Amino acid sequence: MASLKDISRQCGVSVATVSKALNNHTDISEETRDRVRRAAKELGYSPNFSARALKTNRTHGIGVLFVDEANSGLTHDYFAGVLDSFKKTVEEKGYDITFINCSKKQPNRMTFLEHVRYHGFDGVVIACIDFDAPEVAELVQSDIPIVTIDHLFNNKIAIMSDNITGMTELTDYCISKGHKKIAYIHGEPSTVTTARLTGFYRATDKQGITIPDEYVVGTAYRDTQGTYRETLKLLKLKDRPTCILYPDDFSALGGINAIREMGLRIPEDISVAGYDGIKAVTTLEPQLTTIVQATDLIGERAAKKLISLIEKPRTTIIEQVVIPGALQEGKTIAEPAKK
Amino acid sequence: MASLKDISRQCGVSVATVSKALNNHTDISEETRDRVRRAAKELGYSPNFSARALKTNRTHGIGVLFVDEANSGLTHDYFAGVLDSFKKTVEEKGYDITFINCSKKQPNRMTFLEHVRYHGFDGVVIACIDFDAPEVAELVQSDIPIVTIDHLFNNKIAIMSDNITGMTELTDYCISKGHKKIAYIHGEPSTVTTARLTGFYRATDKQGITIPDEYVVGTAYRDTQGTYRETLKLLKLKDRPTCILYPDDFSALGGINAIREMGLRIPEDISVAGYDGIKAVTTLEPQLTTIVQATDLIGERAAKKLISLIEKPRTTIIEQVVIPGALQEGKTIAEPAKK
DNA sequence: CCGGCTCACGCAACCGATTGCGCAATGTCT
DNA sequence: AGACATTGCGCAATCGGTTGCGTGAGCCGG
Repeated sequence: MASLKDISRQCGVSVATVSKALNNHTDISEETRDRVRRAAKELGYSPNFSARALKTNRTHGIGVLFVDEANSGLTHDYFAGVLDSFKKTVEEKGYDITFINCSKKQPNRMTFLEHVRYHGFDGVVIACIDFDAPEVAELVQSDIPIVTIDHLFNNKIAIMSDNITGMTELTDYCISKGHKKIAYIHGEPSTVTTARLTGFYRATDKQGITIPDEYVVGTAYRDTQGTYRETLKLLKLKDRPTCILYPDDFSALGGINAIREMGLRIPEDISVAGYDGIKAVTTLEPQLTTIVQATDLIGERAAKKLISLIEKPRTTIIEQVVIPGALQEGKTIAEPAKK
Repeated sequence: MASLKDISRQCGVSVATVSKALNNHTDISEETRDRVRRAAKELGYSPNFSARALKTNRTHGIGVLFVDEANSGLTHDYFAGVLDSFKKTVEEKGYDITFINCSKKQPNRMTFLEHVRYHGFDGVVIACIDFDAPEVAELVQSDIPIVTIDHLFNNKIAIMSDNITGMTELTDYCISKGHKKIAYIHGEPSTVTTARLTGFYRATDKQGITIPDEYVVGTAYRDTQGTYRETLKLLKLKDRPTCILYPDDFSALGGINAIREMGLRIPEDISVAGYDGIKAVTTLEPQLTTIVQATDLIGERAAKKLISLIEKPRTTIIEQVVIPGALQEGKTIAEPAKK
């Protein structure tokens, strides 16, 4: 691998001059610059990231933390969408992204923070379920530029999908269709779940609708088994709901299957809705009604905010950015059957 | 950030000794080792990746190339699954993965190879549609350890989902159900498509079934619009097929919708099948029959092969590893209606 | 008491690039 | 022609860590 030294030898100038020439410093004549450039091409020169990073203390690297215990962030449609958009945006600006190693199986594993310091990432984006993990806290409390997605830490930039408004809108929609007996199978406790629950009750309260406690139950995200079970329970209640909302589109499938197995039709007998806006689920019959989360925008805003925080920390506003979702009317919510 | 120098000062030993102590070299006494370790912890020492990489010429970094023009690798269930498994496996062995910057929008973008050399990745994994791109070729022809997924280059390790056998099996299955008029809407030209076409014709030839040319048409992967249109065309043929195979599970949705819009039932009137094994599509009605590709295995094998190639280049066999898929019987293929 | 051995540690070069400062060689102005 | 400004380049330190080789101290046996 050719280095600056090789070029300097070839051109008969110093290493310093070569460096400056290639980096377009102004104190190098056009002529030498050309000579240097040609030699660089000739020798197949490739700059050395590590050397540069060592000297400049900048890596143009961004660490991505997607904790994945059971269900990985990568195979999770929502996160994959966010990450994809994030990646595109930062890459346009010359940053590279590296996953922060989450594997617990390593012999001498580092904590997240150690890993970030080791690599010298310029910034970090965090999107995971388990924001309460001590390691995550350690990372967040450091002085490293951080943006979180769907969770708010003190004094950190957060990009939040507007789960409150989204859920309110979805619930309002159900109510507007005439539903009063609305059940909500929510996800495991998290910032997101809390927000959605708030949105849910905000809508029902506003309309003066009282939701019995047994209508609101929790299960895991993206777990069709869980929603299957809970749905069966709900359907067996003496006062059965007319509409069931699910933690996410995927887990709604478990519910839909349960409903159909009970010989009930969607939406004639039971209305259902998901949350996320996963294409497959909204495309196929019965075309799930859902809130589409703007993964593109979320990823892009997260990227831009983070880069801004890295490059101009003084003028970057530490704020919570809320990205609205949008109701997508499918065909799974209809007026409840009159009795 | 504390460095070796800080520790050496604190302990009254040389930098070299500190380095050796922390790296468990044998020529350091237990006692100094302990002192050094304690001081390291006390000072919050963090090793410096760049300095180490610079000196050792090893990064323990792996570059991931997922070309994403239209449809990104990340939001593609199959690739996301492979990548996720790949990531888990390499992380266990202490490697980190970084995406090779694909953005064409950068001012002074590097080619893939330049980017890899710049970062000094120990190895690269390639999984993309466009294996023919000149930049990809440049990368592949280099001396960098490379593993490709679903494409075979000369003298390179390739992990291949067994598309030939998979498609043969799927087609055999259709035939075994009594179908003779089987249409195949395949994906755009690629290694994968070629393999599946081979498998398709292998099965029909074996059974002495002749497939009219107009039954075999192409469209893009994961494009429900395309399959929707092509399906309508197929259904309007005077001699309509009784079974339609699709490029992938997702695009099958477009076909399913077209079929239903024509007032036909699945599988009573028309049988359909996809390819991939995407959970949502095989979970929800009508529970698509498909070939499940073993993304876990593919990612894991790719990771292990690549690491082996990096760490013991002499003894690593350059080979094509074929990973079988598995037929998953859903409810979209039935015996054709007798007429 | 001495030669030789082991143990524990330091020396110093090196990886490749960056950058503030100094300096010589021109050019410019009066 | 002399004072001064400008231009173009090199010097040398520095980032943090690694490692082969050398060496001094202490111990052994003879």
